[in-house]
Amino acid sequence: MLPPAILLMGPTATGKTALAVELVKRFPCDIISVDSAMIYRGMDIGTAKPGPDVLEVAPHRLIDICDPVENYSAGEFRRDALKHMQEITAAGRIPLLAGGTMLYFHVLQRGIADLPPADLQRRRELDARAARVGWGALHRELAKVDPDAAARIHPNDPQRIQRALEVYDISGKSLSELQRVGAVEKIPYRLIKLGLSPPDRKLLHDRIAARFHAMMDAGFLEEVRHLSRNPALTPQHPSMRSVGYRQLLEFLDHGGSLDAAVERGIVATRQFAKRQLTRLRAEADVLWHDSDAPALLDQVVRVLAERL
RNA sequence: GGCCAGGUAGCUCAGUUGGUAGAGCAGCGGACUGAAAAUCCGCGUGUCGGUGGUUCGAUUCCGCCCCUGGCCA
Repeated sequence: MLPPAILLMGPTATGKTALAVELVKRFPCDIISVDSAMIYRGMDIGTAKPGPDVLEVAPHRLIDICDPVENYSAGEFRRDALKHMQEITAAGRIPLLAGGTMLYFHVLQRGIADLPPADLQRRRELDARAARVGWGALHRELAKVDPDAAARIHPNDPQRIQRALEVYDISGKSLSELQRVGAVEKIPYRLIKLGLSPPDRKLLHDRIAARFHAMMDAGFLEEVRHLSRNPALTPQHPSMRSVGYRQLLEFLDHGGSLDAAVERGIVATRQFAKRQLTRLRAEADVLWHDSDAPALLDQVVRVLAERL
């Protein structure tokens, strides 16, 4: 019998963290964060990271593990998460993976091919070439070395064209070929998948706006200003492309109206939540819960008690 | 009160020399393998402010009315 693990998934601003903290008080669980922005130290307010008081009672693994100038990846997440899951299970406890980075949940469950890691030097070269000849030309180039990848990557999608060419340059093998080899890798756990879903979109949008304003009141702009003082950190770093951080950094670098920047941040958060929901709907075997049900905690406790 | 400029999609606007209209943004749906809070793809019927008139036909031309902004009183 495989050991259990709980996956707690949901779009931003639906109370995942609060629920996880309550569950830790009631079950022998340890939390692993599944969040590509909370991994960064110093990015606290804008990521809605739990504070020290909360972390005291409900420690989160995989937060504050990177400096904002560093890059992290889905592959590293899978490796790190599995390691922590093993530790937790070995201690006789249950891993509770909570967060909103759906790609991380995806690769955790289905595995990920053994691909070469990102090569920043090579990416700079590809960017420079794209600036000269255009991504369309690089897409045609990709079609010669990896027709399958070229067929499924849109000519307007620079990030994926770049990645596919990078993999080919480094390994001499096509991305498609490497992905075929490293196919599905089963995860050695019995997964209990909880999905939090807002009852209607309007409510989610209202909550997103309210939370963004609360972040501003809590000093979000100061947090970004402080980060921006590091000359090594640029708007191109993945950390600074996060929702909210990107828009406030634009305001600090290029001026304009702060209200407008906040509004753009709220819009970006809504769009992010929509993408999360799209991925979540595609997940199989999810035990859905209304994120605003008054008895949400009781419901979830009951469901878990039956299955653990 | 007078003059001028406007009132077209949720917002900002374009347009129709008269044949009932389309962009950007927003929104919605989707894709997704080391940047994923990323990167992309798809989706456009709305009393064209109201009402009379001219016309085969008016959102378009004309009259009146309403609303908004500016200038003059």
